[in-house]
Amino acid sequence: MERVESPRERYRAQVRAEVKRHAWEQIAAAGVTALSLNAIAKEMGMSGPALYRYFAGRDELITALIRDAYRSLADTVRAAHEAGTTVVALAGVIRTWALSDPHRFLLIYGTPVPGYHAPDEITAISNEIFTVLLEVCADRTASKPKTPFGAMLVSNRQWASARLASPVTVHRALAFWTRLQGVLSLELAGHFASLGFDPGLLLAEEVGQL
Amino acid sequence: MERVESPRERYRAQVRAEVKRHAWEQIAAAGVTALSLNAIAKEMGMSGPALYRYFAGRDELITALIRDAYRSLADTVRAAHEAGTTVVALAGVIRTWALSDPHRFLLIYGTPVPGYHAPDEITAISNEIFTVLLEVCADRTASKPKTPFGAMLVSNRQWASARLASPVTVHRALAFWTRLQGVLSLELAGHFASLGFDPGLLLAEEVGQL
DNA sequence: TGTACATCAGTGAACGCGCGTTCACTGATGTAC
DNA sequence: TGTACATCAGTGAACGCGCGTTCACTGATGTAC
Repeated sequence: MERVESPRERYRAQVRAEVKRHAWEQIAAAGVTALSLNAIAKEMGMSGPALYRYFAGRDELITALIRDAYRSLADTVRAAHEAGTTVVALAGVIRTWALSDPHRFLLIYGTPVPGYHAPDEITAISNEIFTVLLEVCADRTASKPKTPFGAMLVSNRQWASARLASPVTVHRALAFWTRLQGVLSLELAGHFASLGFDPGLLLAEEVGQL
Repeated sequence: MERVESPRERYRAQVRAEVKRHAWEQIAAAGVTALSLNAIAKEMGMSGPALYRYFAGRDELITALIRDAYRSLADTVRAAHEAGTTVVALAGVIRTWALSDPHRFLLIYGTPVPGYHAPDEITAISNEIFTVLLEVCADRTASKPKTPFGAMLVSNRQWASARLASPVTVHRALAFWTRLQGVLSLELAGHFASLGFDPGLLLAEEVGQL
């Protein structure tokens, strides 16, 4: 009873992906608000209305982009955690993720898109990220587990959500999150440009003394 | 030889101010990118082209808004410093300033306006803010000066710029800035909404342990 | 104080542009017998 | 394997809208003699 993808479904998925690729290029070039279905269609060599076969409208496209961005960050963070990262290393991983595509980071953590309200699906991914963060902060003295059993324990820690975390762990996670956000958002917006120091070092110091 | 303002100049200044007021309202309603000269003109009961008497174009209006925002923050910060503030109190003052008009804060420290490059005049105000920050961080054990002479020393400290600040002071100022930015930008973007805690307390803790 | 002139705020029409979205339609692709 | 039918990707025209910006012009306000 395995779900078999029809050729048409496969094609739809490909086109949706291509639309999103062009959307990200456009966002990188001129910001989220400049995102235009017509312009994307033109770049893909098709007519404007054609895209309505793939996205209900501009808003659904934006939602898809935001979801993908969150998903990518959640996967990155989870992978680092499962590999037994430290807080400092995790901060570095997230910074690398952010620098590799600043607009993707800013779409999530920058100025909110006016009039846009995140659906539950997206809130869920956001919570997922925070949960991993709590685990890492509870974990902080642990390094990469050396036995298969230890690895299993780490990967089964998912149920240890905010509800179960101790206040000090929550506090540590919040401090981690806000310090990271502070360095990254100022760095990405170019506010450090004239100061001439390495934001990566500042970040490491900031999350190191948690 | 005092510069006397002619009635026409006074009128021009009033209209420019009114345009900016409507611009802020529009930004608050739908974001910077939705800022439209025509829409402002309509709200003021005049025709679109009329505004070109007061601003060279959309870009000059945005520049004016950004400059005003920086100016307001610089004045707020300087006033707090001259009243002998502590780092923690200063963070609270800035947070209050940001919450009183979130879009004004976001215009400066949020996602950069695509394609916009700040003129030198604005960079200067930004540096001015950082300089005060350095002074406050160097000052941190001092409270409000008790003698007129002490007050004079504090207000004459302006020359103590980044060049003269010690590395540890610079480090402290950067940590202050990034921690503040982290809490404020996440709070204003609504990312703390579901967590149910007071960001003001978190901020106080964060800058308190500098 | 009164008149002639210069300044300048604001108008209305116009230009060219791009947007999101709908609709009826064509033609290719896949499906069922 | 071949044919009849259903599905669906993509088109082109159209609607209504708002944008920034220019231009020639009117009429009120201030200025100089």
